[in-house]
Amino acid sequence: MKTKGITIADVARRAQVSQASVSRYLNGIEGNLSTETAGRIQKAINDMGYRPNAWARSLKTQRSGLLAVVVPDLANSFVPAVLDGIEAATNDAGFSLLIGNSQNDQMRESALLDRLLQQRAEGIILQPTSDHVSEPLRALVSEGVPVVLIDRLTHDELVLDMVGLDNRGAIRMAFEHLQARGYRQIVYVTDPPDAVSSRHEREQAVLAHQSAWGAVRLVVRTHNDPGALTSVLKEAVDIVPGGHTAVLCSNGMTALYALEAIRTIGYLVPGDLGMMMIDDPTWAPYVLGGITSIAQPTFNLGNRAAQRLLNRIHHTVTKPLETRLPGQLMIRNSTMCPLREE
Amino acid sequence: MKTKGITIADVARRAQVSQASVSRYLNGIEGNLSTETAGRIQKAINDMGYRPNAWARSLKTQRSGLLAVVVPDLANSFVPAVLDGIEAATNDAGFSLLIGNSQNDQMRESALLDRLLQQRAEGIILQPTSDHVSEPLRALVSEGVPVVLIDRLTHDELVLDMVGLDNRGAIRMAFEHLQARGYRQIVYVTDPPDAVSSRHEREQAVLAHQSAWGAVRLVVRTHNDPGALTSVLKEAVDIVPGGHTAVLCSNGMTALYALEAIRTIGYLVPGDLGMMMIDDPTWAPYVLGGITSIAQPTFNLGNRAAQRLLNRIHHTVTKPLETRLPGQLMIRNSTMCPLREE
DNA sequence: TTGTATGCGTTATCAT
DNA sequence: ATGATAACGCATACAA
Repeated sequence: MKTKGITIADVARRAQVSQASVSRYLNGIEGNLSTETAGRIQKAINDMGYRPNAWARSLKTQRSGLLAVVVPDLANSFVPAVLDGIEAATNDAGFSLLIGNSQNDQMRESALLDRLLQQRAEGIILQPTSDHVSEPLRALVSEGVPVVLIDRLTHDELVLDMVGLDNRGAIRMAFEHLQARGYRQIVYVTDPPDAVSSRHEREQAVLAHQSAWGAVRLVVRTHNDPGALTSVLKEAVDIVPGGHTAVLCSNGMTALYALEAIRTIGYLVPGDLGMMMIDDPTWAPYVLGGITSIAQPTFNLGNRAAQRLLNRIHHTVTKPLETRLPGQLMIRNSTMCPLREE
Repeated sequence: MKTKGITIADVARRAQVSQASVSRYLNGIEGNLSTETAGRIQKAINDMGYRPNAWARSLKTQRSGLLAVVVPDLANSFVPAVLDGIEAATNDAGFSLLIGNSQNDQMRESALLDRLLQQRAEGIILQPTSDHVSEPLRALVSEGVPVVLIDRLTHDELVLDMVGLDNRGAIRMAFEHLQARGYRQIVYVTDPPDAVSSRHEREQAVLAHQSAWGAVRLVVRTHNDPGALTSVLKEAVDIVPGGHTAVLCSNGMTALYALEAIRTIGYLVPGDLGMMMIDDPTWAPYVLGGITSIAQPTFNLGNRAAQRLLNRIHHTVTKPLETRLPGQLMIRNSTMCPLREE
């Protein structure tokens, strides 16, 4: 009912050759096909609209040509950007991409991993919902399925390949820029750290600068209370006024949260307040006359992760590798501190 | 090397039963398993970490549990939003999702379709790069593979299921809103229509209003010349000043293009110029104090498309259906026409 | 250069 | 209620 069930046997019969020859032709095997029969086979294939059956092939070869990607939130703009890099690398290598959305739910993530493994994906790229290693993930790894983490690490004893942003470096770049611009107080807005390693790393890096700055505040974004930030912001600007206070946002979502707060209060940026964010979504240049940001190398990030995975699949690589890619400072209007205008 | 090759036979041996029983257990077949043996089988499965092999199963059942989605641009925010809706529907139905990025290239699209079909996807959701029906697509449809189009139609004789925005309605909503707000001239910014049906529909709808308005201009977005729009804008505002001219953008990308032009000129929105767009990306509320938009029901769009596809797969449905979902007007600051302030 | 025959891991038919 | 066993469509070792 699906494909009309044209098999290699049908083609063979039509072309007056054996199944083996057809198979050889399909796989382009070396010193074998006489141009004459090759032609007959090709013709038969065209005539009948034959399409090889990947299942049967996989059953023999133990190779599925499938790779899986599991992410916690498809809607987060970071994800499609990374996916783009993954797709570019895997497609060229002849793999197809299975995708799963864990919706930030560890149970769902486990179920997905399981399902994708039944499909016999040859490897998995995972942006884990949490640094806690779920049982299915552990099992899967011990079965020898190649796994590459993106953006986030798992802790515990399980060390895997990982490629992500150099978070400490990114935060350092941000602080250096803000300092050079004359800012004297930072309000850092982050998502609830939960058990997400990248959030922790960024937060830790921020705290590391606290001693040098003296004036760094942390605010955790909350969905139900958009006003939580406004009071902190007002208080901070009261203490260090003159536009010498800056909000630093941990990512695009928290930046939108901060924008909301800023609009509510009615602050002008950069007049009353500076603003900056990690991550560089498409809209960054257009809001507030341009928001300064640390861009993540999203495409490369995905590309490198995919390459790493392909290596593991093909050459059965050595030790797990942690690859950290640098962010890139995009200077825009939102951090034009009033007193240091140029 | 991949999965350690634990088969149903291994489980059967371990549980002291036949392969058939294990298979029956796995598929939860009705009047068969004695609780006693069921227990033994379950135990064996756990002990050995057995995972069914989807290939072999598919080979027998002729069902892969795979669905494919092919889109022209993963990075376009519309796509992940729709994907979200697709994922939600298909996952619940026990399908896994294969994804392909055609990168706006019809050749690549064809290659992808072919590859995904070799993987024996049971159905395809396609946002076509063009309304021209490629040969592989035609072949695939005539083979009986269910296809549901999203966002765009194919013309020609090939009529397929489609779910997309009611573009005419969306444009009408936009014009009605703009008129009610007191705008007297519209500059419509669109992507090059190429052979994309949704772009055509929107453009046609805009032109349909031209006679009633008298003052509607079309501008096509160009990558290499961001200045093309600025001159049109200046000229338009010269003719109909006082903030009574509005830019209407065909989507998020053209909106960013327009924002660039507006910034270059230095117009204030809505003081000097109104602005509005089709599509409602996350940043819409935050740019220019909020950009009025017609939001697409992205999640529903994906969800409906997926449901339609599942119907076709299961119940071998009737005629192709064209489903048009209404947009939703999001009124914000950018269309607060000066003279009609409230 | 080409053909024959076996098995990949399951499901399903037919026995028992 | 359970066990043998024949396909499913293909790749490959072995023959010819």
